[in-house]
Amino acid sequence: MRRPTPKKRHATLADIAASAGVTPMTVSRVVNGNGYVSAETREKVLSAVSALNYRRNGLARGLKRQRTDTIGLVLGDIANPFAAELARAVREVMTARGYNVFICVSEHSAREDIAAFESLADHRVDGVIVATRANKLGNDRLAEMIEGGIPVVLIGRDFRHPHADLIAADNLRGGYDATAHLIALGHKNIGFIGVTPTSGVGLRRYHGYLEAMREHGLKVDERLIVGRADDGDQWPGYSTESMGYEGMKRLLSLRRRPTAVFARNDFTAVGAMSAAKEAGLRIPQDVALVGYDDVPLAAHTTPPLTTVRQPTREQGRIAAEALVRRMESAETPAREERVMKCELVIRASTIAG
Amino acid sequence: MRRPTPKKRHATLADIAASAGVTPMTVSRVVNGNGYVSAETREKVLSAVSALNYRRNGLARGLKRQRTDTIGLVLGDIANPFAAELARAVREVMTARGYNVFICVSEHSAREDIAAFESLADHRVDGVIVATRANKLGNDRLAEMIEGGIPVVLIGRDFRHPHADLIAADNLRGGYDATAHLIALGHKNIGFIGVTPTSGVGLRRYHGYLEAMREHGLKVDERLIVGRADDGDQWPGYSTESMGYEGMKRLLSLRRRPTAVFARNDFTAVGAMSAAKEAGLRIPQDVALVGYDDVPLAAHTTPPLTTVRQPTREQGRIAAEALVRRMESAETPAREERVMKCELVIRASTIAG
DNA sequence: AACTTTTCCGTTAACGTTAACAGAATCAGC
DNA sequence: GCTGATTCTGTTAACGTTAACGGAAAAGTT
Repeated sequence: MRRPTPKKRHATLADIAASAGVTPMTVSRVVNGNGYVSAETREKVLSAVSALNYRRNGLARGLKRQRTDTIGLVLGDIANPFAAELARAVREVMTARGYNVFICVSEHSAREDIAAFESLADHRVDGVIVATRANKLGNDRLAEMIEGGIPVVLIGRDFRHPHADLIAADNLRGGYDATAHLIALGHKNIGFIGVTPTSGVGLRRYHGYLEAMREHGLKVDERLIVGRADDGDQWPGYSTESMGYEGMKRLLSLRRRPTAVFARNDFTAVGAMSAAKEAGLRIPQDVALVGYDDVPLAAHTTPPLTTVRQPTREQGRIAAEALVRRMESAETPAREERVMKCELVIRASTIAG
Repeated sequence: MRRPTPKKRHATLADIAASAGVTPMTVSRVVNGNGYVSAETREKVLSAVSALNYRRNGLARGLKRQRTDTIGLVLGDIANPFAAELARAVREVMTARGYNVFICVSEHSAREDIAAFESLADHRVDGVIVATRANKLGNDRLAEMIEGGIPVVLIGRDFRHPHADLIAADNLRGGYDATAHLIALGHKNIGFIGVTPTSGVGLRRYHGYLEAMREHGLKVDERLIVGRADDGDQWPGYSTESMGYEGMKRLLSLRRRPTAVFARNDFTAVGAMSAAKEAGLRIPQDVALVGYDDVPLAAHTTPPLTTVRQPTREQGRIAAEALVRRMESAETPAREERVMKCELVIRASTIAG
């Protein structure tokens, strides 16, 4: 793999300086708009800049300034509307503060998670927001980074570190509320689709389900709980429709089949809905269905999906602001942990309209 | 906005060198695994590296090597399954070749488009893949970058440059096929949801629709064409469900309402489907519906959605490979333009099962 | 033993930028 | 005209890395 040097060398400050008859320092002042430069000189420099198509070298600049005005955002899955909304909120705050945002995607793989951290660390970003699922190796690497002095804020990652803030939605409570809603409607036989052995939001939601069942004196039937055992290193999150579809089929094949199902997220719920309809069942009369996330689609399924909304924008915004605080304050700020409330959104998939 | 220097200085090659009793150059050799180093020395260096938690400085390294082993991917909209799949394919190729991928999101805004280009150019990425909609300002900036020598490959962006490759799906033909399918089923009164005044994939699909209508001797009724006039600078693509919903409502309120509708993408189609059902119409008996993209969801709507599949993975892969070629070949390679075939996927939203 | 090749490690000089300092010219105030 | 502030520009020295080169020791070859 021979990689030749670029065909055209970029113009440098020195080139501009020579062309405008000044020193590189003066050009630097013009380009960055600081320090004193006479109008006449500025004019000369600017015309040289555009004549030579000059772009400052961020590497050299970052090296010298010990700062890149760039942050990294690590996402597990780019197709997820939650991730997208998060990214949007983070970008909004960061752009306003003068930072660029580079996104790295781990595809829910521990190896890629680490690769993303290292790549961002190598590029000396000023801070990192991590929104991927926790995993042992990644956590270790993350701890090293944090201890190495890189400001880090976590979103919904089940990992605590004294020098990293943690923003999360209350998935436990959300799962509880969703299940309690079904219980309140008289359901006793409630299925859950989408357990994962690893930690993560799915697990929390599942625990909320368990807690609600237990607290209301309902016994949990293990056969009503389906998921994916082989949640190994890879699993594209956005194709969870098929998990919901397969899971629901399994549930419907049981002798004592559930009258209500809680799916770990909306796409899973959509897949489940599809399977239920295929089996000729009416929703919610024959089987009630609750999802999670309130993706835009949820309001447009048939019937519209009852779901749990988490404050995505706010999580992104708060995380971004926490990161800015960490990056810009002289002394290390106190650790912040925020758990955001989720809101049950009741639609026709649980209560016939 | 005071931004203090980092609290902890990172260890440098010199630190490691001092600690291991060698020169920085030797440490560099160990870290990068090139050149000759004795096993004993390597050992000493490596233990110093892990003791001091050393990470090489990518800025300095990039500056010196004139290469960053990193490429940029500019996406318009991160929530779009198409974009996600594209990103995945690009990443796969690039990771295998030893490159990192940084993603920038423009949110379909010309300003952010340019900001992404400049940010990537500043960071001296080795190449850029651009998958955002064309726009005048962005195109100009892009042309400057290309002429400045940065390897660029475009995906589905309606912009041609002698030194940038272009990979695209045949959206014109896809739109034609979708419409012709409806015409073959006997529909004459066919609506279109999702025109945009700007160029882009939507426009191509629309032109395909027009062409099919014209070629089959059907006259185009302007009232059957709905979209969003104010497609200004911002518009989150993934919320197009509501565009489909509103659009369909408008179409259904017409005196002579369409018996079939072609929506510019699947999410728009889902919104339209929702509106049709709400109005008590059966799909496809009362109104047939075609989408575009074949997102995973499309197979799970009720009824499943007829749609046009574009070879997303292949576009990503081919673009990535074209970029690698541009980056690694000594002489500038000939321009490549690839138009990929789309495939009509017929489901129950046009033909009752 | 003489010669070549391979192994090992150090020296030097950038890569392109900016912080810090300094010097000179201009301007304001009295 | 003197003093002090302000405006403008230049000089120097890093930031942390590696390519290129060189020298010397060790290993292999005739």
